[in-house]
Order: sequence, then structure tokens, then C-alpha cells
Amino acid sequence: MSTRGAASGVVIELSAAIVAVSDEAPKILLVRPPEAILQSGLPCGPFDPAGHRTLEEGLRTWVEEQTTLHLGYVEQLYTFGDRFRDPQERAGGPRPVSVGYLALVRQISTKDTGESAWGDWYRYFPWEDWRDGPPPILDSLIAPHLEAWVDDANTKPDRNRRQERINLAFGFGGGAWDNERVLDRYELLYEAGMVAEASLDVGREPPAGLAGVLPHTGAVLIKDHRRILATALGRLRAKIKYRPLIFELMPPTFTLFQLQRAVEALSGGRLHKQNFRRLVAHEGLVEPTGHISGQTGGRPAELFRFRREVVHERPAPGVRVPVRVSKRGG
Amino acid sequence: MSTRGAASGVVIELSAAIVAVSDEAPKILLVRPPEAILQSGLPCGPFDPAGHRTLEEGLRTWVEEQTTLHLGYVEQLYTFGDRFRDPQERAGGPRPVSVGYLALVRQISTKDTGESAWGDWYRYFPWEDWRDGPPPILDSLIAPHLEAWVDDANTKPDRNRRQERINLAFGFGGGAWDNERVLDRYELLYEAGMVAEASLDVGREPPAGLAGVLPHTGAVLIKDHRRILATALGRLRAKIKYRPLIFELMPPTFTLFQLQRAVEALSGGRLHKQNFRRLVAHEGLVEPTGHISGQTGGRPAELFRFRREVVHERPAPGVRVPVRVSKRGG
DNA sequence: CCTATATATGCTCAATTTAAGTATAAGTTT
DNA sequence: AAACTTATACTTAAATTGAGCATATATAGG
Repeated sequence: MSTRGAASGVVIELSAAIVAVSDEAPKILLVRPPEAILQSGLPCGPFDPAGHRTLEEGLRTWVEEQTTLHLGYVEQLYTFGDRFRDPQERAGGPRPVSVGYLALVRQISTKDTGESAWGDWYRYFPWEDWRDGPPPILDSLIAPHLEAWVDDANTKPDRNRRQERINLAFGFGGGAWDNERVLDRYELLYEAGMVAEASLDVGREPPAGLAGVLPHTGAVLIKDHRRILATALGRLRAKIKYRPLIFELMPPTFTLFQLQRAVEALSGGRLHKQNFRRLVAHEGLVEPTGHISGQTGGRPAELFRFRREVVHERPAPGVRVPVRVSKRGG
Repeated sequence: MSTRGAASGVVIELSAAIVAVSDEAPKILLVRPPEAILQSGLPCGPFDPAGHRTLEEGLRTWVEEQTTLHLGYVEQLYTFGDRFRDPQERAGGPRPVSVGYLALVRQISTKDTGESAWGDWYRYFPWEDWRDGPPPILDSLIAPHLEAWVDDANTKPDRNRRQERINLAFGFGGGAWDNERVLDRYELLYEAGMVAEASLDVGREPPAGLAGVLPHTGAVLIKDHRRILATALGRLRAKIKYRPLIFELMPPTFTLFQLQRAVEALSGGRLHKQNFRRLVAHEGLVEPTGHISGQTGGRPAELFRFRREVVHERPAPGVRVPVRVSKRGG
């Protein structure tokens, strides 16, 4: 009836999805743990209740040790505790509970050493990048195999539930693609056995019918780090719309087009250029510096900086980009 | 440089903020733990890695045991792990890490037994209820004592930082009241020693100057449960705007005015009635049942039900109530 | 029945915001 | 110089929002 008794055999792991934007691409910082020969993972480490005053402090300590990178903006994402997310657990290890964090850094300051390296975010989620239109993999591979997974369910209500979920997550059957539902989509692919972790986690070979799919559904990370990454991307895509997070990723001054490219890199779609400028100007998110950019192609652009005061003026300052991405098949 | 080593002395506690709306008031379910003579708290219990397959399953188990209530909608909020949030820890107990959840139930089905009881949410956050205009306590008590706390800081930059934070959180100095920043406000009051937990947690008497304030800054809950509650209210206020969560709290059919009252109860402000109807109708959130309500006062109202299909049609279906509440002093 | 009062619901109207352009300016590349 | 890039100003129609008026249908009290 109360909080008597104590849990045992729990270990808390802190993991960080560290994001930067460079070359118009969203990047994520990865480390290659010594014990894993093949796969890399997010910077992470166990929470030490004796040494760490707070969870976030523990995370910062681990990250600085593993990447020699100092984190600025940090935000807690989610705590994952499902059984058997880590194969080690089957061998009698303690139950790992992992607290995932999202961190944003302004520029890529670490070199790609053997220890850590920046990777393109969409390497892990190829279906999330709609900047050049709907990713072909959706129609060629994902849709048919998900349909097969629907048919695979035993009962009619089960099939309906599955169909319902994939329609919602992927916008099949007339719905719209919602760029924030990154985690929903990843979890469906996981349940359908269409990402490699699904088989790795249960220690089995992937079913024959899916062996041809797995090489195309993104690169694998250790444990549940790809799930944490999916959570991070979803959160970030949602939050840039109502908080000025994007400026945590930009240099101190930037052109409006650079800003637009950064937003597009994260949100995975294209924006109407003229309306984008009007938007950020009208919301008071930026102010001109009076300086002109070292140009890249055409007419030189004016340099802008983030207007910090905006957080006082508006309840939800952010780049309120239209939620819609170009329709599927259109 | 990796995930070697294991933490020890950690116990994970699962806590639920269970919300219902009745009599136009938001309610929260509380239990009175046997060992605490004076204070009640949220339903909670330790996570058992051997018995609980997932964190959420553990939570549901504890809640059903403590409240004989079956939870419908459940969502994870945040994981709290700061040192010394629980006084027990100073006595050498293990480091408690608590995972907070938000749960929504449709009606109040448990009776108020000695074990559990429904309490008005705003009993714990009197400054959050703006339905009858700005709460007087803001100007009479909170503002002056927060100003004193600003002056209390040692250095000028510290004072500026504090002033900045309270301006943002409370909308002082010309800013607007953002009804979602519930946690920011609670944490500031905590840091300023203006809620009773602040002194309880460090095991000291409250400073003389604040003794008169504490009886008016809301009722106390055990451990950090009021912080979890603040997180829950903030999340709920934010989320009803873009997800149809409000219907998890409504009976199967309802009048539009009942729906409006429920939204007002949670968001803590008043809405324009005609525009509210237009909004929910135009967003396709509800559909008429054709039946007429057993009326309460004036002309009988039509009964509506939630249109589940709406989640397919719009990327962010929710009651997009205007973020603004009536201006302070206006 | 008549009146006051409460709620429900339909409708207007102006201001603002949004989506999607056209047009023009000012550079670089060939 | 012509072709091409990128930047920026401006237009226009449609949609949304905020505020309020007007009317309908009930109850309660004289």
C-alpha cells in the first residue's frame, strides 16, 4: 500500500544525443565503445549517485570525458526501462534504465578522432528526410513490408490496430506526414522487425523475408540508442516551432538563408523562402547586424543575430514553420 | 571512456499525477502514506526490475494497488534525480530517482477513502488559477517576496539573472503570463524559500521573514511530489493545444459548454464562448449526437462526442485555445 | 402570463496571419 | 555580355482570429 521495499539490480545509464548543424546537414555525435567491435553509440555512462549531484551533471561529466566537448543547451528527453533492451541483461546483468538527453552545440569543434565522430542524422533514419521530396524507400520498401506485417497479425482487430497505427505514423491512406512522429515510426519499424536492432535484441537471426530490407533501413547503434535518437529528433522538430532552440545551433551571426537551411535540415522539409524571412522578421526573432556576409553565390546577404529579448515578448517564440510537408506522391 | 562500471545505491520510484475534471475543477488523486502523519502524496512505489516488464507497467501496478483505479491514458513526464530531494537520503538512504507520470481518467470512480482522495489541483498552486482574473496573491505576496529574493543575491549579475528569471516565469515587467510555465514558477518559489518544501528538504526552520508567506503558497506534498505535479500541469496545459487529450477527461457525450469548462479548468483562464464553439467545430474535434442534454439552467444544449477520425485529418489536433490569458492588472 | 435571468447558438465584421506567388536587385560564373 | 545565383521587396487571395451583436429556448419568481 505504500513505498515500502526497495528495488534492486537497477543501473541508470545517461545518454546524450548531441546535435549540431553543418553543411546544411544535421549531425549527431557518436562514440565507438571499445567493447563493441562493429557498432557505435551515443556518448553515455552510468549515473553515479555518490559522485553526481544531479542527473544532468552526471551526463555532462560523461560527455566531457568521452568527447572533450562542453555542452551548452541540455534537455532531458525520456527514460527508457523496458526489459531486454540490452542483450547483456539476458546474461544475468542488472536491469538497465537509461535516461536520454538532447544537447545542442553551436559548432563542430571536436575533430573526428578514433573516439568520437559526427555522423549525418538521416543515416539512421533515411525515411525522415523529405527535403528532396518523399523518400523513395517509403514506397519501395517500407510500405509493402508494413502491409505484410499488418496481414501477419492473427486476429482482425489486431490487423485493424496495426493498420491504424501505420496510417497515423506514416500518413498512409490519405493522411498527412507529420514530421514530429519520428519515434512512432521507428517503433513501428522495430515491432515489424524492419530495423536490425529488432533481431539483435532478441539474439536471433532476422527472418528470411526481411534480410533484404535491413541494409536499407538505416545504420544501427548499440543498445537502444537509435530509439533515443528518434526521440531526440521528434522533440527537436516539435520544439523549434515554439522555442528559439534553432539559435543554439547557429553561429553568432548568420544570413537568413543559413537559418532557413538549418531549420530545413532539422525539420526534414523545404520552406518558402520569402515567407520564411517575413516570419522570422515579423516574430522579432532576429535583428540585422548591418554587416554583409562573405557571399557564397549570388547577391551578398545581410548578417543577422538572434534577438534574445523575444523570449520576453511572446509566449512561444519559435520558427513556426508550417507543419505540412509536401504531400506523398504529389 | 565507455560504459564500464556500475552505479550503486540507486532506487527508482514511480509516481503518478492522476488527473480528472469534475465540477468544473481539475482534480488530482492523492494517497496518505502510513508513515507520513501529516502530508499526503501522489500514488507511487519503487520500480521492481524483476517483477515489472516496463516502467509504465510498474506504475500501473502500484496505482491499481493503492487506489483500486484502472488507468487509461498514461504518459511519462520527467525523471528527477537531484540529490537531497528526499530528506531520508541524508540519513544514509539510497539515492532516490523518481520517474513522474501523467495519467488521465474520465471520471472520479474511487470514493474518498482513508487511503486516497481527490483534491483540487489549485490547492497546490493557488497562483495558477486565473479564471477569475489575476490571483491576488501574486501582487500581495509573491511579487514583493521575489523582489526581496532578487535583492538578496550577492553580485549584480546574480541579481540580474534572478530578475530575468522571475520576469520570464511570472510575466512581471511587461511580459505576458504564460500558463505553461508552471514548473518554472514553482522552482523559483522553491529557490526563494517561498514554498514549505524548501525548508523541509534541508531540515531547517523557515527563515523568519518567510514564515508568514508559507501558509498561502499552497498545500505541501511529500518529497518532490509537488514538483512532479507542477510538471504535469505544465505538460497538460501545453499538450491540450495540439493533442485531443481533453477528451480523455470527458464523459462519452458532453455539451460544448462542459467541454469549454474543462479546458478552462486546466488552462486556468477564460475563453470566448462563441469562438470556442467555432474552434472545436471547425477543427472537426467533435460531432453532434443529435441528443439534447438534461439541461442545467437555460436553453438545453446539444450533446456532442469526440470525433476520433480527427487524428488522421490534422497533424496536430487539439483545442488551440489562445495562449494569452487576461493581462495582469487589466 | 410576464419578467428577469441563464444558457445556447447563429452571424457579422475588422484585423491579422498565411500561402503562394511576381518583380526586382546585386552579386558570381562562363 | 549572358546566364545563373541568391537576396529582398511587394502583391494578392484565402484563411484564421478576436470581439461582439442578435436571437432562441429554457428556468425561476411574481
